[in-house]
Amino acid sequence: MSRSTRSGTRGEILDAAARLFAATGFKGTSLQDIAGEVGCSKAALLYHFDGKDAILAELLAPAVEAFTTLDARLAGLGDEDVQLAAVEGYVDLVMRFRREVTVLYDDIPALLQRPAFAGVHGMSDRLLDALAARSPAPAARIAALMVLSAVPVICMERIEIGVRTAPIMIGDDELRSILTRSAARTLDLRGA
Amino acid sequence: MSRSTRSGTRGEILDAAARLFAATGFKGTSLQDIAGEVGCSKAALLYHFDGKDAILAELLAPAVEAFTTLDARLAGLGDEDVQLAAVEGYVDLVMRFRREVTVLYDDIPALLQRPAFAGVHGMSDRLLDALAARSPAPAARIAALMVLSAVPVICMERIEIGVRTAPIMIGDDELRSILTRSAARTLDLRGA
DNA sequence: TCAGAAGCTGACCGATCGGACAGTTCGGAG
DNA sequence: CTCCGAACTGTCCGATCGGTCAGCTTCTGA
Repeated sequence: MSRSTRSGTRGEILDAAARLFAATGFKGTSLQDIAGEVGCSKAALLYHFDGKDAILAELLAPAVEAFTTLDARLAGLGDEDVQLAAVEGYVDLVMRFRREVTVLYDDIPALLQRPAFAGVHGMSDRLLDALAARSPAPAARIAALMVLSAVPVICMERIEIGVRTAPIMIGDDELRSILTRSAARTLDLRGA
Repeated sequence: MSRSTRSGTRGEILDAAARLFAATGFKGTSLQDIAGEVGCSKAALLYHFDGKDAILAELLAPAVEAFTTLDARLAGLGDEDVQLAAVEGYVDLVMRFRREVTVLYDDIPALLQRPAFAGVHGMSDRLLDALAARSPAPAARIAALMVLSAVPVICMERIEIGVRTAPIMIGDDELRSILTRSAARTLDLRGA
């Protein structure tokens, strides 16, 4: 379960796939690429996994699980507390699963259609609602959407936006703090 | 040059391509798809255009030109005025070229490598700089990156984020106003 | 009337992809 | 020693893609 150097060929496949998916995207990585990185045949991948999708599902499973946990926690909060908790929980989630988020961002619509991510749509909807403090006002929902879309981009391991700016070299704690405060400003959230 | 119903087969191809690229992405749209929509053969597309890339380049050319204009205007402003002008100019740019932005978002890294978009990287870098009020502080740059990445998502014709929320039904003027104010809050920009 | 250009078609090509499958290697249990 | 199953390979398949090409129609101007 450690981030790098899993044991056995199966583990090596997962490691290589995680690296390549994050670097060149899910669609942009072929089974041949992974096999080449591992040093085995493409058929070996399909011996250990039911297919390319199965590799992806196993890689993203921990992130989906953590998202589910956050979803459950937010569900138990009242409208007053839910917004701040959503901001902090979301920033934390994305930062903890940077690599997974990077992979997911490659092609969200197609990826989320897979059965392994059946519940993600609903959870995303509820998270958006929480970020908007469960307000139906357009201004609140747009600000929530902005936060929802901006946070992953900042944390991604690969720059998807057109900018080629030098990576911002700061520690995770400072990044988390800046992200949380910026998101709170976007949402016009008091007391953050 | 009108958004819909260009004249002639060549115009129909551009219209169909614009619709399909926005709906299913550049990579997700095959020449066969476009030909089917137009009602001609795939070879006819390649008679009118040098290739799939050429269709894309022609579709995005007006947006690139408008971006170039914005870039030039921002270059003439001092550090005090540039941030607000960047916010308003960027929001305006993205809203005016929603469809083009939607297409571009499909695969920014690969798309921007094409010669037709040679200058976009530099312009994006300078826009980011302007949004950060040309400050090197990490907090300013992160907030600028958040704005840069969030605004297009809100305006896109196709929802790329996981949420399946009902589209926010408001007029363009209100959307522009909300976007500008939200972005200003994110950037901690006074007097917007 | 006729040559030639414009517009377009169907057939085809090579590359790449995910995946299927039969066969091979090899270590350990009986 | 035998055998069996896990691990793995090389090869092939069908589908899809962007793109090429020879040739067919249709319109036009000298």
